[in-house]
Amino acid sequence: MDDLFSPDGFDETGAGPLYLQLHRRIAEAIGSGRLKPGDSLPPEREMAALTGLSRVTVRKGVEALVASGQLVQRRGSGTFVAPRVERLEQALSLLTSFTEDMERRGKTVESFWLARGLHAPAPEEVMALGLGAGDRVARLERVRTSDGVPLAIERASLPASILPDPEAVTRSLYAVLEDRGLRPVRAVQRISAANLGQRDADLLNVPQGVAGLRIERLSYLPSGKVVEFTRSLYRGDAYDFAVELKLAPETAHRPRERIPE
Amino acid sequence: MDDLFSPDGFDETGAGPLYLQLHRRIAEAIGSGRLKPGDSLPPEREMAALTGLSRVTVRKGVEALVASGQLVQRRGSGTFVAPRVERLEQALSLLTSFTEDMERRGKTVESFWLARGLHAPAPEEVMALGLGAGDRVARLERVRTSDGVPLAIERASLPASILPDPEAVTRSLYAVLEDRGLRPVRAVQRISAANLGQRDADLLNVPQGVAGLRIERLSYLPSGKVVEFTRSLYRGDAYDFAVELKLAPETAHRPRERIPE
DNA sequence: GAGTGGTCTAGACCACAGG
DNA sequence: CTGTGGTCTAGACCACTCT
Repeated sequence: MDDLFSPDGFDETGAGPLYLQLHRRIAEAIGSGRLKPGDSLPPEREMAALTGLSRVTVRKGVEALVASGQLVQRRGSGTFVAPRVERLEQALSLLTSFTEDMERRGKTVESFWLARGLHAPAPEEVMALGLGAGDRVARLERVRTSDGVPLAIERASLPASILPDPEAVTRSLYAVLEDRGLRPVRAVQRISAANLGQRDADLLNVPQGVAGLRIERLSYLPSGKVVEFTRSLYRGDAYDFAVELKLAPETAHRPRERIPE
Repeated sequence: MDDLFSPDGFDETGAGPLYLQLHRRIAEAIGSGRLKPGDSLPPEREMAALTGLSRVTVRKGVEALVASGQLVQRRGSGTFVAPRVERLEQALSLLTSFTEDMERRGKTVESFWLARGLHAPAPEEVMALGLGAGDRVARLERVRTSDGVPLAIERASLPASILPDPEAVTRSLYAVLEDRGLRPVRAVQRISAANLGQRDADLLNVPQGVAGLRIERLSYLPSGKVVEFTRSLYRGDAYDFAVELKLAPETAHRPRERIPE
């Protein structure tokens, strides 16, 4: 059974550093189903004794698996194979809100507010929202959870003229905007990937360094006025964005808008 | 000048672990412009001596900055602030190929072939492409570079009936398909984020663990037949996908197609 | 209190880059 | 050759969990 951590087979020349060999063994055990979600690994000191490696080397071998979310470490408790996270899928071709999107799937949605209020705008907000001198900005910052699992951090900025009372937003921002007759009809998004920093990783309950989807969105009213500038971070291991593409028309292409950094 | 690595200010209670304090100092120096792209940091042993920390702790402090691409380490040479990578932007709403997309921007495009040939299909290829027993599959695997910088790994699978001679593809796959009258008109993509493994990171010339954009694409002929199943990995720090969204029609929504894992 | 992961140290050897 | 990062060790203390 425990040939997984047997000292045999380590350091055969050409197999690379010891910590990578250990990493490979564990990764393959997870991939093959030999280690199942929820299973615990031996304590680090025991893995070190079993393999004949030092504890530091064992930690380094485990490190990348924790960073990529395949293992979970709990201080005082142990190291465990991570539970499978159901991957959600969001259609990008439609302009919907997180709340609407999840409810359509029968998921519960909760938000945990990090901040909500009126502030003096940051330079990038002035740029993105086209604010004038003296204009104020409404900021909504929250963690979105679905069925209790934190899925995304959402940081929205709106001109105070659009949302004078941010405290009134309790659930869906878009529902509030709709009530005021200010629902956006068009948006431009930019999607990229980034390693999560300590703070954001903590908020999403994943280890630092895990890959996240970063999305910046600018939403527009029919008039062309900017309604919101939102920066979101989604858990990369729990979210898929789906897009349907169509053949490009052979004719012109208009320049794309840029969202300031 | 070198208060950056002065021992003062370390370990003031409440400031967290020493390696995080060092991490923070360096990150702020990069953020504020005090350390500019191309600048070198002192050798690890010197940083250790200057700060009064051990070399292991210094390495741990630097580690996350290397993983996120802000620093670059070269064995035998030193540790450097990473050059700024220009961020490219791709419009997602149109169905274009990498080659066409880059040329429209005036970038040079090169490909480095990793593999190209006919094979017996893997189970996921059978599923995605709707193959029958005995059908073979054409595989194209390459690294895409733009102006000499590796930007993406592309792994495309097509039914042999669509592309009987994969060796004939030298530049744009879509150009070859077009010549054969088999250009796809529709595609479904799924976008997610993942930490790059050692192999893929090496191919893209970034450190292991960096966040990458993972894209799976299924392309269709007008007849509905699947033309290609492509899995791509883009450098998360060098690529933006841009999407334009429109208001969802109030009416029905059709179920989205799923691409098998 | 016993056991876990989290941090930290001092010292060692190796592989590689560059003069 | 010297200096760099890459790996590895043995041992220590701390903070937390679990019982």
